[in-house]
Amino acid sequence: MSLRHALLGLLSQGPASGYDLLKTFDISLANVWPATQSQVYAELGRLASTGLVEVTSEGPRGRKEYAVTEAGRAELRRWLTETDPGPLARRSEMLLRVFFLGEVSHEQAGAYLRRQAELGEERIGKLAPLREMISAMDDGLSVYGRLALEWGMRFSAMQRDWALWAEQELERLPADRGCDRDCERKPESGACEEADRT
Amino acid sequence: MSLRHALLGLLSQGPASGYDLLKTFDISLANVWPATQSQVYAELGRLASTGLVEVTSEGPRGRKEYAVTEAGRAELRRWLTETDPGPLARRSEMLLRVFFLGEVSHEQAGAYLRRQAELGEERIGKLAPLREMISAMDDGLSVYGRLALEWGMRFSAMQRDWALWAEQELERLPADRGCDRDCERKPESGACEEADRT
DNA sequence: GGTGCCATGTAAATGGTTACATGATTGA
DNA sequence: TCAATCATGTAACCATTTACATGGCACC
Repeated sequence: MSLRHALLGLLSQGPASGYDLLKTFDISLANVWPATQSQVYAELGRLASTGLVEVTSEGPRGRKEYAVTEAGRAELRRWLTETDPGPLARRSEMLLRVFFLGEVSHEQAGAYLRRQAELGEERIGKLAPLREMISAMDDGLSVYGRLALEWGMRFSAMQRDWALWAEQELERLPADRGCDRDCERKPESGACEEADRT
Repeated sequence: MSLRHALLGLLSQGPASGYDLLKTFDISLANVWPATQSQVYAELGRLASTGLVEVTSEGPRGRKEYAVTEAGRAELRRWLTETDPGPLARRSEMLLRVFFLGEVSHEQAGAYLRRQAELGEERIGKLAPLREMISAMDDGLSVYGRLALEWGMRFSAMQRDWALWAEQELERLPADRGCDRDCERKPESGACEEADRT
C-alpha cells in the first residue's frame, strides 16, 4: 500500500487539496508512482478517517485542504526507516518477450532488441531536460528528485547497452531455433544458416 | 494482459498441464512475470474457450494437458512483433521513498541508500549461480533466459552503483532538511525551526 | 493405511484503471 | 455568457494475491 505513503510524503511538504496532489503526482511522481484521481480522493478519505491526515480548511468549490497529522508523520517515518521496499521491477513485459524470442525469426528478434536500445536512448533524451526543471522547483522534493532522475538516466543507459549487447549475442548464435518455427516458406534444405561467426 | 502471452509462450515450447506451467513459472519466469496458481488455471480456461490453446489429453488425477493452437501461435507472434512493450518499471517503491528522504535524518537517509546498494550486491550474488542452471536446461528458454539473466545482473549493478553515488551526493549537501523534522526529543525551544509555515 | 506430491479449482479482498457525473468559480 | 479550469466524487471493471477446498495416485 504505497499510495498511502506517497500521499503522506507529499503532504509532509505542506498542506494541499486532492486536486493539488494530483498535479504533483503528474509533475514529479509520474514516473515513479503514478496515481489516478479516483485513487487519490479515495485514499485521502481513508487517511482522514484513520487520523493520519486531517482537513485543515475548506475553500471555494468544495475544496478541502489536507494536512498530515503527527500520527501521519510518524507513520511516514516508520515506513521510510523500518520497512524494506518490495522488489524493484517485479514484472517486465519487455523481458518476458525476450524469453519467447525463439518463436520469431532471427531478424525479428534482432529488430526487437534494437528497438529496445532505441527506446532506452529516447528515454535518456526525454529525461535530460528534466534536470533543469527540477533545479527550478524548490520544494523539498527537488533535491531527492534529482537522485531519482539520475536513477532513470542510469537505468535507461543500462537498458540501451544491454539491448545492444544482446543483439550481438544473438548474432553469434547458430540459428537452430528462431528460424525453424517461423519461416513459412522454408524448404527442407538447410537454408537457414545466417549465423556468421566473426 | 501479458499473463495470456506468457502462457502461450510457455506452451509454444511444448504441451503442458497447468501444474507443469506453474512450476515453469517458479523456475524460470519468477523474476520476470510471476504468476499464481489461481491466475494460471483461470487464464488457461479462458485461452481454451477462445481457441488459442486446446486440451490435447487428459491424464490421471484430472490432469489436462494443453497445447497451443495455430491461432495461439499466431497471436504470440503478433504480440512479439507488432506491439510495443509497456513502460518498464512503472512503479518503484524504492524510488518513491527517495523522494521523501528529507523527512528523516541524514544518517537514516544514508543508511537507506547504503541498504539499497547492499541489496543490489546481494542480488548479483544470487543471480550468478543461475548462469550454470540455465546452461544446464536445454529447453528453448535457456538461450533467451541467459539474456534476461544478464539484464538482471546489469540492473543490479546499476542499482548498487547508483545508490553508492547517491549516498555520496547526500553527504555533499548541507543538512538543511533531514534534521529539522526528525528529532523526537526536540524541546519547545526553536532549536530546529521546524515551524516555517505555522 | 498414511504421508506426500500431483492436480484442479473457487472465493474474497486488494489495488489500479477507465469512464461517468456534477457543480462552482474565474476571466475573457 | 461562455469556456476553461478547479474540484470532488461514484461505479464498473480488470489484474493480482491470499486463502480455502478437494480429491487422486504412488510409494513405503
